[in-house]
Amino acid sequence: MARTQGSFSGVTGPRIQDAALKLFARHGYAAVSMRQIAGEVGVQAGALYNYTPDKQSLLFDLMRGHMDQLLAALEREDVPDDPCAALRHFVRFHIRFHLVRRDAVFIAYMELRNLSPENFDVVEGLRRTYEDHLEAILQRGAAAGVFDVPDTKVATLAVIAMLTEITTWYRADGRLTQDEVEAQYLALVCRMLRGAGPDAM
Amino acid sequence: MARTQGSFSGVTGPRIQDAALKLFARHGYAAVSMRQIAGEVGVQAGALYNYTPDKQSLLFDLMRGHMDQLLAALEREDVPDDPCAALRHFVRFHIRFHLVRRDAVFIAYMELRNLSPENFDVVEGLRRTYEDHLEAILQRGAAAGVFDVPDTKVATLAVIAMLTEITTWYRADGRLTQDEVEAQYLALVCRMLRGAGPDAM
DNA sequence: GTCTATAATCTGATAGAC
DNA sequence: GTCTATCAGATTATAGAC
Repeated sequence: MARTQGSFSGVTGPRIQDAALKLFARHGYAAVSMRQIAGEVGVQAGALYNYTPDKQSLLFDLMRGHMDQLLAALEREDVPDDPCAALRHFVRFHIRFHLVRRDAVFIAYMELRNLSPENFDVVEGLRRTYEDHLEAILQRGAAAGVFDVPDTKVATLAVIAMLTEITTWYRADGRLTQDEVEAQYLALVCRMLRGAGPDAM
Repeated sequence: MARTQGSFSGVTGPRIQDAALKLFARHGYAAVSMRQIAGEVGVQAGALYNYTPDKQSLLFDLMRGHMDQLLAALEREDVPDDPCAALRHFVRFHIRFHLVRRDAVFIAYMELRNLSPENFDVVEGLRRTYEDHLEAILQRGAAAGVFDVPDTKVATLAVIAMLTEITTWYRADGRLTQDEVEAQYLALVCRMLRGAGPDAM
């Protein structure tokens, strides 16, 4: 049940969002003109302004929509009580969610500086909420003694960075299947964080 | 002995490069005009063209210069024979080199899509050469049995991603000193790659 | 809701004076 | 080597016809 974003109901609205997503990801927000977006949709430039007040809102709606979807999907997941299981669950969730939304992921990381200050704060807050979810898992594991992480914030950022970077090189027709990629990163992350005690993971 | 890049000898040339580096990193290549760069330097826009044939060359020279410096610095390092020591050496080198060149690092990762195809191939080749250096260390360690990495290419990308991401959040006046950050990532990386055998690292 | 036309401004790059 | 002036075209956004 995908909720429509902002005022983009109807048919043309979503097509404008799709076109902007594709073009912003490929060429960058600043390098894409409203005429290009209109051309991709098949309308004239003026028609876009029936759906967005300006170009900035187009970018912001894309980024906020992406983060909203991410957090909504995360909340729908059942997080295991066991910290190790929760970590493995998160790794799989993160890879699967991001690999099918590569354009949006790219924009969410590359176009932050093109957001107005107020819009930046909103997106940054949502990103922070997502990071906090992983950090909470690491804290629970550290408290239970199954993870050995001197700084959970650093470990959180390290894990998310290495997982998100997959979206920049993974190809469905490449050397590795998605299952293989998941298995490898699962092993790397678990080994990176596991405690020195009995091998729980 | 910093070698001057391209035709940027003299005084104004380097100032143009510095201004472009700063502005491209802050606002993005496509969002910065030649007039803005000229204004930052304190000359008129036309004067820039005594130093660069066009805006694209300005970007390319920055990126190639950054990668050239990176590879030159890497070659000056003495790489230990022991794979574990070599890995630790690389982690420290990577963090130290990148943390003092945050603008250039940002540009090198964010503006690849704004390079012409030929220029992209050049920069991509240099980046690949750098990755190969780390991968060679991992392969040596895997062959010696001290590292447990099923896929050295994946592990290489994972390590570089988590290390480079430090540049996006580290602040000199922040919670952690650079030495602390180095120590933490050293521990994370070593643990992520170490073999199941006797704890060599 | 889409079109055409246009306002007002900015763009990269060049020519020629000094 | 820097300036001023300028070219030719693109930019976002708006106004009003249909």
